[in-house]
Amino acid sequence: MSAARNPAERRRRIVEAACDLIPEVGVGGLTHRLVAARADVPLGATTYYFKTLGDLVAAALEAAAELTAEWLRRWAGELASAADVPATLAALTAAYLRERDRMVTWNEMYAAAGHRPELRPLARAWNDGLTEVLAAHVGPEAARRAAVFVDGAVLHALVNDDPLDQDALAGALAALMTQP
Amino acid sequence: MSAARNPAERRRRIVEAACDLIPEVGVGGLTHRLVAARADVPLGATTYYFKTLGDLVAAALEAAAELTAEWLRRWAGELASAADVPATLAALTAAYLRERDRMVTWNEMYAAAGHRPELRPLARAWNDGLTEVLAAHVGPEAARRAAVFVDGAVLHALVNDDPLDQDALAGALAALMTQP
Amino acid sequence: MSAARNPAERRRRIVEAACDLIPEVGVGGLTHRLVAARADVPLGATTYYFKTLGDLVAAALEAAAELTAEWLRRWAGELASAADVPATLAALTAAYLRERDRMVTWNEMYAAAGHRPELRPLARAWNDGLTEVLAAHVGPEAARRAAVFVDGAVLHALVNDDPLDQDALAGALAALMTQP
Amino acid sequence: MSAARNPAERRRRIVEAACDLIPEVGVGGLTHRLVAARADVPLGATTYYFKTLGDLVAAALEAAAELTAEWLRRWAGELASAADVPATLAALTAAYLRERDRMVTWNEMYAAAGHRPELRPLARAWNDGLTEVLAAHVGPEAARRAAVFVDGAVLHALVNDDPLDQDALAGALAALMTQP
DNA sequence: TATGAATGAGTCTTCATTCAT
DNA sequence: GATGAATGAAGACTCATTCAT
Repeated sequence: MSAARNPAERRRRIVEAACDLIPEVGVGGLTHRLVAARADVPLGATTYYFKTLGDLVAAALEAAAELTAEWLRRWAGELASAADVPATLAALTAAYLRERDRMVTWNEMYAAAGHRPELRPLARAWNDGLTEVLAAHVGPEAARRAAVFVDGAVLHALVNDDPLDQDALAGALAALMTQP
Repeated sequence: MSAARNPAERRRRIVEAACDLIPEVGVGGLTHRLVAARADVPLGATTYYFKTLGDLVAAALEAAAELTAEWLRRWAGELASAADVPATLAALTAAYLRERDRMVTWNEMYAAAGHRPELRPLARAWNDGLTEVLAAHVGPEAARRAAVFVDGAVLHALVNDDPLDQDALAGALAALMTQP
Repeated sequence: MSAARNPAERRRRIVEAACDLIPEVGVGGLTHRLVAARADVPLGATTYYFKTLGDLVAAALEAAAELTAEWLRRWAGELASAADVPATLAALTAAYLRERDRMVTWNEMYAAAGHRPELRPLARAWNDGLTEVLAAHVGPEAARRAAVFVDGAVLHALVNDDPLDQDALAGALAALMTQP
Repeated sequence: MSAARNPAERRRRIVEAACDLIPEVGVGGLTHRLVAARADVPLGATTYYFKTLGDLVAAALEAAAELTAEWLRRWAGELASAADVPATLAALTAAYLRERDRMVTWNEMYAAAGHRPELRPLARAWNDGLTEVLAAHVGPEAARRAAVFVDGAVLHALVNDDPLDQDALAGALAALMTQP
């Protein structure tokens, strides 16, 4: 299971290292050297597995999106068995707002997509996914509104020491999801 | 009024050039050389007026925040004379969602603040300012909710070809601002 | 006859690919990767069949020299049955001056020999061979003069859009081959 | 007159170093590092004065062409006062055939022009210049023939230990320049 | 035998920053 | 005060070559 002579594992480790680094240094701060050091592979390995740094960045963002997909599955599960959907979503969101690394990563994703159009589909994954999950409980418009609000709350939490608390979230989400 | 032999004007031109460049190349893409070329000043001028590149970036982001302050004053004016506050806010927001450069700049601001804590107060300017403006019309909680939603809509527009339209915005904002 | 599992054929394909590439990228532009891709063989094959890149280059230049040998045989045949040797040589040369790839390859050969003395015998093949062919018709001194002139004409054609035309060549070659 | 803080001199030294290196390592062997070391300037200086390596190479080849222009002026002088033009040209050529570095440099020039069309005008300088010089003494056709022959002799000398001797050159050049 | 993986040296290039003028 | 020159560190990327399999 070691990384040496195990291409898939090696590649995975490089991507994982890049992913880990994004919240620390940002997408723009990623360098071959930094990733290689974090992944504990030789410098040459990063260019062997990824033709360009852009490719490596894209792979890292894809991995981040994939992690988010798992995240979404958990949210879907919780909401499926929820008595009060907006309240449950508020609780889940409140927990999310305390995961600084994840929030920073997603903001980096949005910023990267702002400059590299080919990343936009990737950057849509989270919000579209959440909208879809919510649409199982409320109409598509209400679902979109709520998902958009969640992202706004993330942006707010990113630069405020006191993010919106669960009550505030619940109030807003209930308003957005209840209205026709 | 020429830039030569006019320190204040020169400095202003450099900052303006940096500001202009942010939507094009991102905060991470700013370099002394690039800014100097755009501002049409000698390379030395950029380091003469700003001790480090970080200082120049900060000045550019401050300028962006200042532009936003003007923006906010306009929104305050429009809302002061509005019959229907949520609808007017929706109209203003819909217009904002078509200003790609401005949105990209703000997202760069959030991303930068995610990595450089000293920029967080600056990054709060827009959302806090908008909250304050709205608080003149609805309670502070509703104002915050609405402002947060607007930022979520910006994020959405950044990566979607079809941003939320004015009706969708109006519906959501009305829900958020009407509920107690 | 396929290349797989047929060492000789595989080697031949590699050399041929390298030879093809010389006019395109120059001797200095040859790389294992480039040759492997062009020959459609795995990267490892190029180092398996040739200990070093220099060996591969040498093999490619040898192949180019061998192609030239065929070329020379044709010229010998044409001249053997020629009524007017200088005029026939002029016609053959004029045709050569339109074969850009071949000229570039030979110039690369000369340039390579300028830096790698071990290649000099190879680089002499063309001119010595031509001299020998011509010596069957005129004396050795005249043969050498004519061969030297032909190479000068190639160099001229390499950097001029209008190479020497057949009449000019015929005049010069007649003068060189007729004089004692 | 030191190179420090003397841009023109600095640039000159870099170009001169590059020029010196061409016969040793070939145009393809030039690197920023090599040139910087030979010129005894920091690595950064080579890229400061020449945006790309290609620019540096071009500057070096231009310098080589300029040296050749001086060379040509000398030949023009010698021929102007010559009793026997072909014999004098043969003597000058024989001397040239012993200047290995110069010959290698010119062959590199031709090879480089073979791959970089923008260098072709530069590569024509020598032969066109010589043709012009000779045209003052014989007709333009004879002048071109003779110049072409000289270049052929250079190519021959490049890969033969025994270049054409002065007598052989004189015979050939007389034949070429005497015929109408 | 054959080959994909691996890597370390080396390439061009960019750039923040310093500093002499 | 102002600026062009200067440079060393660092970055992305390429590649010959080695080697485990």
